[in-house]
Amino acid sequence: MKRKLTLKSIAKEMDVSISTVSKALRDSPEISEETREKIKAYAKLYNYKPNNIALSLKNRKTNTIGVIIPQIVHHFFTTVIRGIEAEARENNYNVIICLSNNDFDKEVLNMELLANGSTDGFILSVSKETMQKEDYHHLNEVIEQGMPVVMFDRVVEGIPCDRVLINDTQGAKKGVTHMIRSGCRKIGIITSEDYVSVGRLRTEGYLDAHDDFGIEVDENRILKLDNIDDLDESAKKRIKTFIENNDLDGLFTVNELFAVYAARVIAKAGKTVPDDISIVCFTDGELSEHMMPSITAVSQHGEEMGRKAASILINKLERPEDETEEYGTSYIETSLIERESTRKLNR
Amino acid sequence: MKRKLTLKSIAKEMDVSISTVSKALRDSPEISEETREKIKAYAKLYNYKPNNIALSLKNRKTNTIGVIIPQIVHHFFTTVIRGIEAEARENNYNVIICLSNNDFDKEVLNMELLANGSTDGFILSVSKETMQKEDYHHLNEVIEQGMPVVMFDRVVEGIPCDRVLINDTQGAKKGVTHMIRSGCRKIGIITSEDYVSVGRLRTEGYLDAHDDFGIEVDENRILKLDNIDDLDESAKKRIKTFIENNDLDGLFTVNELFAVYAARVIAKAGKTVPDDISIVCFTDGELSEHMMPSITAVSQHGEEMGRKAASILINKLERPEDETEEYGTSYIETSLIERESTRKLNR
DNA sequence: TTGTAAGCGTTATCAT
DNA sequence: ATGATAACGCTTACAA
Repeated sequence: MKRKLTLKSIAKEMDVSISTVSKALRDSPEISEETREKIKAYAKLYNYKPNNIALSLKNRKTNTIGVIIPQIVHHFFTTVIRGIEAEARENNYNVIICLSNNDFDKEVLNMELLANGSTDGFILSVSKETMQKEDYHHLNEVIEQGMPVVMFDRVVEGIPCDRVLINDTQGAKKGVTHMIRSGCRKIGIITSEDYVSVGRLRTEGYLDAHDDFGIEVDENRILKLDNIDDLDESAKKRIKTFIENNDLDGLFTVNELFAVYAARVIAKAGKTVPDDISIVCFTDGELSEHMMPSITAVSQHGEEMGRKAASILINKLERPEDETEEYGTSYIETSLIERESTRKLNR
Repeated sequence: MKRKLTLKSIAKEMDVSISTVSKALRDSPEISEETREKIKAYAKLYNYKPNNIALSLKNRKTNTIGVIIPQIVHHFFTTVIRGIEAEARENNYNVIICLSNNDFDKEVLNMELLANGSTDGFILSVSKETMQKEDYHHLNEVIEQGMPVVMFDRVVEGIPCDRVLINDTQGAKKGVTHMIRSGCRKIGIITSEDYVSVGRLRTEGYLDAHDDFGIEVDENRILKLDNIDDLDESAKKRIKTFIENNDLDGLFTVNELFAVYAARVIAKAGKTVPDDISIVCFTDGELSEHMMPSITAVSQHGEEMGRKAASILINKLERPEDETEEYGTSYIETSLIERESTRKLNR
């Protein structure tokens, strides 16, 4: 096992001082052409790479972005990460990903961990539990210490940080409007309780769309589940009775899983999609794409979102501290991906 | 913005030396009860946390595991990560995840980056491109430098490291055997070219199962695609003609995506699953669970795999260096999850 | 019981 | 043109 090369070991080997080596490798004009080339050749030969940890300590800068997300399972988060990574790499930043599993304690733990020297800033989507508790001390703490934070997707109010959101309301509105235009008049929605921001906003979009067409909304056609991340038994049961007890001709769901399960219930009831009932879901993932019939979806453009979040964060990090602190909210537009679960519009 | 507390700042504030603070916080008996309590109280009040970077540099140990995987998109990798994280946390290790996107250069880059002080060891599944190139210099390099490596799922031979595999051959055999037992005699397989280890092994299992029952295998019933990670247009086309040109009564695929697309082709051809043709796929993910009909799958037990890989790695990391180096391969058993795409067996 | 100093691997400043 | 030294934040012999 050969030990990793350090400036020290190179210096010793070549019989010069550590600082000479350092300068030579950084192409300092202080060092003579000759020694410079000699040292660089040696370093290259033995594949010297500076120790990142030492650099971080020295520079008080890690060039690393910490990403904290509830669950990686979701295709959406995957695409966001891809965007973050791409943007980060282009700007010479690294990315550390931590999963909170929708668990408040884990979110806090991860942040504290990364905040202790491992990252320069954070990109996060807060966990469901955190939203319920409304305890944001961990966020405020890192911000107090000068680490910028960018929240995306699941954001909370009252924190001094930037935000990147998809236009949830508008996205839902697009989806529901599409169904109304195609003739649906009894559209149901499966969404989350209002404390989850994305659920609340998407419900709003659903209402807006109806409003625009002057269609009255039947409260019975709104199903609010408390767990929007998985499809557990209780959710299944509630979706089943919801579908069975409502004579719907359209259904909007805030995620793929609900749509897929609803499709199953609908099929069992002997109805067909989209002839008897249309379906549109939020999030464009693998499920909606591959189901039979495939499901029309509101695409969240996760990659773009990730890029945006990273670019905002990096900007803050590179900027001299003294500039006036201003926080903004950026919106990423959604787009409707028409598939087999909705009727074609005549335009 | 309050600057983060350091030993130095505490020392200054409390008018003692840095080492006194350090010792007090680490409960050294050298320090008097009184000062110790005083210092600890102060640290607690102002929420002192040691700087990880400094600790890493000092200890030449980061307590961090680097995980490098081709794509996080796959539900399987998600579960593996969960396992790694769980095991790591229990042993006081952190996890850094990097995606290679199946790209050789990115795999190399990520490893070099993390190897320069950020991690103590690696857990990785090598990218497709790396397998094709058969260029493993980056792996050998980090191992040379004394960083242990554990490969999982997609492994290559000839590298001095531990391996965690699922029993691919046996898993495929289980799936195919199940179909044979249920009466299928013309079973096709959609797999990968042999240079992807998992594809090769699963093809073997397919052959083994036939062998056991003395059924001859028709070469035409084996479709080897080169990209096993996505379902691109060329793959779709080849699957389509494969299904159409073979009169199959059973189909085994090495991933979910292929099974799902095949199901679509089968449905279009007017055949039904499982009455006309049974389907079993490798990997137990969201797709196979939610499709209609749901697809019988060989579950890979990713979480267990992740735990195992992490535990092996941590073990190596904690063990005194001088012990004899021995590398082993652990196998994770698969299990068959029966769903709607196969006929029930009478037992 | 407390403090001093060296060292982890770098870089930057200031000698020589 | 080259080298010594201090510093980043921490731990730990070793002195006092």
